[in-house]
Amino acid sequence: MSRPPRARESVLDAFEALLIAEGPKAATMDAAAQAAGVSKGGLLYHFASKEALETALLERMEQLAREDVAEMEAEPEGIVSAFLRSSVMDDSPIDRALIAGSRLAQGGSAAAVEALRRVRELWEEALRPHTRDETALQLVLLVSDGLYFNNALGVQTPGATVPGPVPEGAAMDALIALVEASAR
Amino acid sequence: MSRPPRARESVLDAFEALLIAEGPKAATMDAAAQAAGVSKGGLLYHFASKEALETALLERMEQLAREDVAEMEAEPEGIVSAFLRSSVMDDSPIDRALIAGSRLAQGGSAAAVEALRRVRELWEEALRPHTRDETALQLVLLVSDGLYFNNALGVQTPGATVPGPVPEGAAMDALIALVEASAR
DNA sequence: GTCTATATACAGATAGAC
DNA sequence: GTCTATCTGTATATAGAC
Repeated sequence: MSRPPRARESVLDAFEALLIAEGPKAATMDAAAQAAGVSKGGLLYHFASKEALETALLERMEQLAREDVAEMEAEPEGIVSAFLRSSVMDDSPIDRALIAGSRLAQGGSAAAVEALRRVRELWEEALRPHTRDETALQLVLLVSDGLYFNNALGVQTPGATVPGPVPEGAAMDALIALVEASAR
Repeated sequence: MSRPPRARESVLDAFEALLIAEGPKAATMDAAAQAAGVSKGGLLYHFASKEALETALLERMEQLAREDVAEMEAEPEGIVSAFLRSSVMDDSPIDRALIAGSRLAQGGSAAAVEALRRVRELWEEALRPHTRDETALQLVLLVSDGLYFNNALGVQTPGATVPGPVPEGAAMDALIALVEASAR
C-alpha cells in the first residue's frame, strides 16, 4: 500500500478520464498511455494486461467508496440527505471512479458488475439503520441509482449539456425532502 | 413501413440479443450475422454500416416505447403503478429493446443517449397528469430509472442470478404503494 | 523503469461472383 | 438478395534494447 509509483497513478487517472469522457470503446491502452505521457511499453510495465488495468481501477473505486461512506456517516445533515445529494456527482474522485466503473460494467466487464454490487451493499448497510423499514431503504437506494444513472448517461456527450433530466437546486432540495419524509 | 424483409429482422434480433447477453464489445457485425444465420455480406446488404445497424435498433426501440406508453395509459391499475411494475422487465420486446439501447449508450453511442432521452420524455409526459407536482413526478421517474439500471446491470452476467438488489413479489408491491402514496 | 519494434488477431468495410 | 474473398485500420500483447 505504501506509495504507488507516480507513473502508475498517472496511467490510472488517464484511463479513468478516457472512460468518462469517451466511453469504453475509446479507452484503449494506447490512448491511456498517450494521455498519461508514457509509451505503451511503459504502461505495460505497470499493468501487464488490460484486465490488470481494469482491476486496478476497480480496486481504487472500492477503496474510495469505503472512505466516502465513512465520511457520510459523520455528516450533520443526516446520511440519507448526504447520500442523495452526493448521487448527482460533482467531479469528486469517488464520483469519477463510479462513472468509470459503470462504463466498464456496461462495456461488458463481469468484474466491474461485481465491484459495483459490493459498493451498493456498502451503501445499503450504512443507510439501513436510518430508514424506517426495508421498503423505505430500497426507495432511497433506487432514487440514488436513478440520479446516478441519468447523470452518468449525460456525461458522455460533453457538447450536449442537455438541461438534463436530473433535478438541480431547489428541485433537488424538494426531492430530498420528499424522499426523507417517505423513508424516515 | 409495410413489411421489412425477414432476414433484416433476424439480424436486428440477433444484434439485440448479443448486446443484452454479451455487451457492446461482443456485439460485432460478424457475430450478429453468424447468430442470424446470414453471411457478413448478406448483413451488409441490409445495413450498410454498423451505424446503420445501431440506428435501426434504436428506431425500433422508440416505436415499441410509443406503443408501450399507449398500453400503459389504458391500464386499470393506474399508469404510475403499471409504469413501475414494468420497470423490472420480463423479457418483453420493449424491455429487451431498452436494455440493448442502454448498452449502446454506455458503449459510447451519442445517438443511443439521445434516443433514450426521448423515450424518457415520453414517459414523463404520460405520467405528469397523474402525479401531484414536479417533485413527485421526478420521484416516480427516478425510482423507475433505478429499477431499470439495476436490472440491466444484472442481465449481463447470466451465471450470476444474484438474489439481486431489485425488489420482487411482496417487496415490490410495498415499494409501489410507498411511491404512489408519496406521488399522488 | 521506460523505450521501440513487431507479432497476432479481429473489427469494419469493399468488390464482385452467383 | 446473398455469398466469398480481401483490404485496411487498430487493439492487445511480446521481445528485447537502453
